[in-house]
Amino acid sequence: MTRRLAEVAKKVGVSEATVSRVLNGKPGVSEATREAVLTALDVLGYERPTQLRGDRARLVGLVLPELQNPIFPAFAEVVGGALAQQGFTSLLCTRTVGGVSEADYVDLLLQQQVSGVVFAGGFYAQADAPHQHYELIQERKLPTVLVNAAVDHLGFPQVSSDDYVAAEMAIGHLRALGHLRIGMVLGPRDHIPSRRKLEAYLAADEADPKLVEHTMFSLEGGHAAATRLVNSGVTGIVCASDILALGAIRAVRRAGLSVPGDVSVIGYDDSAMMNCTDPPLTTVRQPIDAMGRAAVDMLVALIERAVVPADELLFEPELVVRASTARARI
Amino acid sequence: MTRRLAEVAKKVGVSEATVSRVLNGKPGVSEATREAVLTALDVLGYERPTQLRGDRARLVGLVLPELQNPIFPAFAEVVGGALAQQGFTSLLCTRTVGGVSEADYVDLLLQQQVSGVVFAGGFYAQADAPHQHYELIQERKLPTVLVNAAVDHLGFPQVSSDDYVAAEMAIGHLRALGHLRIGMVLGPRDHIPSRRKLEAYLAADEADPKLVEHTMFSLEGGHAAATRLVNSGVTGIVCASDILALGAIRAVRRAGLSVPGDVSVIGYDDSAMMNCTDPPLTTVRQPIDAMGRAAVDMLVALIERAVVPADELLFEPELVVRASTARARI
DNA sequence: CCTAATCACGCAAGAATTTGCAAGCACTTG
DNA sequence: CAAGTGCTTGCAAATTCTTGCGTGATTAGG
Repeated sequence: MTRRLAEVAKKVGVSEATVSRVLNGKPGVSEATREAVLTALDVLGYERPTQLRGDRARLVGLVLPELQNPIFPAFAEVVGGALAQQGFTSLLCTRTVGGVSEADYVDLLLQQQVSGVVFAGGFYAQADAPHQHYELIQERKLPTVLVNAAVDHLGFPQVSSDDYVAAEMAIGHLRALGHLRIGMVLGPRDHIPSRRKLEAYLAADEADPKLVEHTMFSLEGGHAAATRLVNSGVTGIVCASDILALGAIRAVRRAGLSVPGDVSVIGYDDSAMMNCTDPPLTTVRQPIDAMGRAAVDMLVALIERAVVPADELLFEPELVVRASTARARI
Repeated sequence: MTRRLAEVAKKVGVSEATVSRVLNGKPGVSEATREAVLTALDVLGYERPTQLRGDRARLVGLVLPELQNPIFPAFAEVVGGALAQQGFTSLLCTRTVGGVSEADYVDLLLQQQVSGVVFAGGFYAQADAPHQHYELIQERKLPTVLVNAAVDHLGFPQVSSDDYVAAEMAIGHLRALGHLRIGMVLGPRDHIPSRRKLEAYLAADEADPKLVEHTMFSLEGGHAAATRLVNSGVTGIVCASDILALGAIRAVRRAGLSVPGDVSVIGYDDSAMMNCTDPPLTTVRQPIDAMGRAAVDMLVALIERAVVPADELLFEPELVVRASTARARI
């Protein structure tokens, strides 16, 4: 009696196979039969199994590492808006210093019976960070989408901007301006997007591994790293975030040089207000709008049990030339 | 016979194992069975343990209007951190265009059985906005703290920065620099903090009601309002947010004038990166760190049933002089 | 009227999910 | 600290769903 398909099948007088095909919109069922099955489905109150259970449904977790870098609030707005349009409510979770960890948030979200989770800039992007909590998610089969490069042994669908191309663009721009000693300020060594950017750097002609600095994603980190680069005599600095770039600009000035007169600086993200900075920052824009939408689309598809390939959707970044880069001094 | 699992299992006709899995939200239980178990739980009068009910809470909602203005993410970090230190987890809720409203979030938070709510920049600050959802909160006696000036018929404790003093400081600074025609760009007319700033303005000697503009809190709003003021020949503009100020700077430049050469501009908030703008923005800092902590302290006190006076805790803002203000041209 | 093409459908293999058993863990009690 | 109680969990069995393939029916063409 609990054989749901069988029950419906009997009621309509068809085989389970046919009911299954109707349920999955498969071809090979006549219109008349389809109707009949659909009606019986309604009559018997059969509901397709779905992730959307109970009243706790329609909640989606959005896990971000911080809010200092304006790219994350911006991303939160895009994702929140897109989710709202699809009838979902987003719960924003941010790691805080000495506070709640990513794993804690995962517990919380599981407990709140969320329908899905979007991670951006999480531990999955760092090779040496703990990853057990992702396994927990997989175990529970909770629909999940990751934003920007993850370590590869996790089987979640991903939406990323193409770090390799982004770095190529930045380096290419500086080379076109005649820069020969180009330095790079990246995030931590185990940070996958930074690794990808590094690859692009090392593939370039002017590459010099000694001109690559790894640091925290903070203004101060950028400052410190850029100071070392300036001392090594670079004339161009490619940074892995806009915040790092602002730190780099400060470092260049602290060294008594000017941006872009003596040293050109390129950021990454194109977060808000980078056109109001001094100088307006040349940067590589992540198409966060498109990415956020794509992530939400994928997530909703997952929630509705559609099959989504667990691979990476790569978005093309865009070079935004403002005034922090200029022709190299000879 | 306190074997809850066994009893429930028997009632539903499943094994203890299955009941256990339902109770822990584990996967591998069909929706129908889950439902049945949950119902039996209710029928037998058992508390649905911790997950969907009860004290599991230690959850606090933080409701913000937007994330575009960096002051809000910054505030979220402060409050989130302070809450984490006290063992609470914060749920960040942001209104999104065409998406979830403040009232929706209140429903959600009530449903999630949060221990308390912190509102910042919400509808309570606008006289003409709907306020019914606050009544709902009061009815449920849910501990709540409001940040920055509210309409006064709501009886919640508040933590605010002193808008009157802030405006006085800004105006005083411009007067000291010799400015005689000072304009003001404020938020909507029904926005209480803006009204308080307006009061301070009207009390000043140079006050001219025709030089007060009301607008949306956006760069574009600031731009439009400031354009009108520049056309009226002001030499100083006091803005009600840093974003408005950036818009104002853009407007001054669009008019072919310079900041601070021809027109001085003062912001409000001192949000992140305002020292990286061109020119670095003179602004009045809200002590968000202290305010956030105070709000959390009050909230925690409320949650622990302490008596907290339902009045307004005023914080003194601080003038941060950078380079967007200068001596007036004679 | 026969042959071929097409389509709907069921059979049954097999994929996936659900469930109970029983071992094991955590905690309490004598 | 052993025994007991109540809950959790790994695993295999049972159940339920999906899908490739073949059958039969219906129709079109010859």
